[in-house]
Amino acid sequence: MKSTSSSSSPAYQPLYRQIKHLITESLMSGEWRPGEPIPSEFELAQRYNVSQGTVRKAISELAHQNLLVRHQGKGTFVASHSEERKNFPFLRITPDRGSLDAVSATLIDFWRIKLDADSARKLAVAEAASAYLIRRLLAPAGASVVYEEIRLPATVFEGLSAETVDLHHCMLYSMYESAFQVRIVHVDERIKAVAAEGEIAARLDVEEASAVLLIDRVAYTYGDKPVELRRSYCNTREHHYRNRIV
Amino acid sequence: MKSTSSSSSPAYQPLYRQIKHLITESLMSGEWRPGEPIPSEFELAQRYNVSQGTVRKAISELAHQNLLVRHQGKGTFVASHSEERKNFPFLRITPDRGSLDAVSATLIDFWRIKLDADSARKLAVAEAASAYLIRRLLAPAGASVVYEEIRLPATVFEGLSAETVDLHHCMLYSMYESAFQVRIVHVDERIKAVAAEGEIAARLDVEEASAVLLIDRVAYTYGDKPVELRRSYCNTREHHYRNRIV
DNA sequence: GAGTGGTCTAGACCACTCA
DNA sequence: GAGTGGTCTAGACCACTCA
Repeated sequence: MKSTSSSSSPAYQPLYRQIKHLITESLMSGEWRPGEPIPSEFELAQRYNVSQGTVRKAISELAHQNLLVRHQGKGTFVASHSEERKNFPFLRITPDRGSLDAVSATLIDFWRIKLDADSARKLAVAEAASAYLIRRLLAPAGASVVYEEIRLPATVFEGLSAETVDLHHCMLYSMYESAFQVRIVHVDERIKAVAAEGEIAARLDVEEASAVLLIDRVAYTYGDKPVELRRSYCNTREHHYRNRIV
Repeated sequence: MKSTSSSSSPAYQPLYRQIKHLITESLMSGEWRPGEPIPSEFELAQRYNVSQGTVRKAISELAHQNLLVRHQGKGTFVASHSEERKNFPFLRITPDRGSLDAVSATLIDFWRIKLDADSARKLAVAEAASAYLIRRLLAPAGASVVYEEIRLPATVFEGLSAETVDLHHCMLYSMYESAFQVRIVHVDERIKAVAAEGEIAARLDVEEASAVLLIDRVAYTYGDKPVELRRSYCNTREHHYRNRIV
């Protein structure tokens, strides 16, 4: 591969970014699947006809974005939610005291629906497109803390069943990978405080009009493609949302 | 500098991390101040007697942590909040529609206090240590959206006055740098939904017992030293807290 | 044109894993 | 011991800034 180092090029990209893009394409195509090793740096250098250092730089950026995981002496692996059981990077709700251990999830119901205009827009699909709606409760240490509604476009998750959802309870993102080859790579959230009303108050076992946390999430897979909408209501009496900003 | 590449060393650190530590020490000591350039990679390589590549790797990590900012062709600079006017990485409250432009801050009052036990513990100072308490309102586009109480240990911010706080309104972190040589490098937050009561409801112009967002922040300077406590109450009727998780 | 950071290479050697 | 990623070097050249 030759570096296209022309300063007049409208979209000049250094070599390592071109390599990064090629690796990402292989991840998207499923050539290497979550949890599996990718070829060694030496092999990739040969394949792309660049130096090992250039491959390293591409892999470093992908590892930084949590798309790849490197293990010295073993190899480089495609990041997988099933191997992140311990950290739960996308679950920010934490007990005020102690730590989060066993989280039990209870499926409330499961529907095939037509998306409303707003949801369709956020998922970048046609209005009234078909989708699955999951409603469920998360209960760390027994108490109902989170009630959530999850919308999944049918084009991506065709064939999803209540049984599949129920089986994987709190490990949904790991199920997306294994059953649908959909890896969630980042999420955007909007957080508000709202008054719990009706069913939500009942589900969270709080008084009508109590203050609860509302988290509106859009989850994206490779290539910034939105594939999940999630609205969570959280009882923050004994839990909080933790965040670190650097 | 020689690499101490002994596998039996209890705390083996690669060369570039040792360099990173030396650079951090210079930042802490104030040898290079926020906004100022640090020596070029070539000069630092000579100073530490390592290759330019090793210095680059150390600087890259520091740039990634937002402690340094690199500008191709110009040099490497100590990160400064006053040069981040545009992004406000630590201000996560955003209007639901449109973007945040002018934020006006109104000082409510300013006190010299003795820290309660909990605050003293979070700031890692002795109980009843002296501190400043700032209470103020933030009003993007006129409406009062955030009421906050800020606690600053007197040992670090000795001589702070209401006038200084008032002058710098919403750019407090930039004032910490210029007036006290304290650069905030990261913050930890705990977020809850609570009912607004009494003064808080009045200040935010919401009904008693309305749901508001509570953000408890600890802000740290170099070396993970806590130097600010901030409790913010936010009216999220037309604003939200935005977050991206990768 | 001089000086800065940014990319890329080739090669040496270290640290770790696994058979 | 073979294979992996991790570190470090020296050197070439590119891209950008500023006088």
